[in-house]
Amino acid sequence: MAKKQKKAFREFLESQNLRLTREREAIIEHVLRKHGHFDPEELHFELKGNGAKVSRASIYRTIPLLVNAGIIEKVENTDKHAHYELILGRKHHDHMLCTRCGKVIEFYSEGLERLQDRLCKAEGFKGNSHTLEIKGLCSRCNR
Amino acid sequence: MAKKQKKAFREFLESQNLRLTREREAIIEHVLRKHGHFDPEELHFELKGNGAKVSRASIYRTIPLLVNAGIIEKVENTDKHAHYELILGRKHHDHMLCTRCGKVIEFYSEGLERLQDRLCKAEGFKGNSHTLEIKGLCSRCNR
DNA sequence: AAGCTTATTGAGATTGAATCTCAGTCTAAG
DNA sequence: CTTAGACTGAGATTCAATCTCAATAAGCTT
Ligand SMILES: [Mn+2]
Ligand SMILES: [Mn+2]
Ligand SMILES: [Zn+2]
Ligand SMILES: [Zn+2]
Repeated sequence: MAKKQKKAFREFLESQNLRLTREREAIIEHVLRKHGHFDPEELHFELKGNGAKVSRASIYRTIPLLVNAGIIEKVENTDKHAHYELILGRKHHDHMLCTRCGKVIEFYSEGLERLQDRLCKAEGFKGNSHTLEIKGLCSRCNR
Repeated sequence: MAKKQKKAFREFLESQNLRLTREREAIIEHVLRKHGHFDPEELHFELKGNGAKVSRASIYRTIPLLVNAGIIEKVENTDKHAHYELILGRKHHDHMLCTRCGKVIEFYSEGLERLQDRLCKAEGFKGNSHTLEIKGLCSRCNR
């Protein structure tokens, strides 16, 4: 199954005079197989396990490329290191984070998106991405 | 001028069996004098300039206390280090960040707050804080 | 005011994520 | 096939943040 994300990456690299190397290919393929949020070290560990030989440096160098290509996005940190998730081909969503058990709830609200557009317009601001994180207790933890 | 924030800090410390030291006092007083967002190193530098002798370690140790006391809050990072702002005694607000010039626009929307409450309720989630950051171009940068 | 318990401090060491260096390697265009 | 120059990996480096621990000081108690 030819992935549209790989195509997008290839085209992005081409547009920047960058090259699609074995390492970058291994990284994006691994990212596409993942579900949920991930971090660079996790990626490095798993890729080694897979037999792929990709250095930590290449992981850290490739992540910003995937971000700039619009394929992944940084998810703000509960932890102290960066977390990412696949976005190209997925529906946009925001997050609720349970501060007790760590559960992550993904949600989407059309009304929320429209309201943000209106608020931007009121400031003459041209928004082109946003992050909304709500912290609190999930349904299981809050009784 | 007696600051309600200092009172809150004193009470918080007391409730935790912690002590109000010269260093902690110098730090909160400096924070109360600041406008806008700040980071720990900036605080350290400015306090030294003021003649106060407060170590970097004490800055980093006091910040989480101020956060737990509800006096300051972390503002998510454009940079790679943490930024904070005073919240106790100020109206809650969210941020728009201009990715070109770095301008920070603070805004508040009652409707946005209510909508978030509704979304939390729909998930059985008890939200108790949130961060909304909209990235894009400010009115000056977007023409 | 003096004594005492224990939280706190500062200087410097340490951690850990992220970035950089650079000689050897590989991609992709011609 | 050749070649220019992008890319890689190992290890060094940076930098924010945290930790260590002996010396201090906060704030009770008498
Ligand atoms: Mn997500
Ligand atoms: Mn603010
Ligand atoms: Zn939970
Ligand atoms: Zn701007």
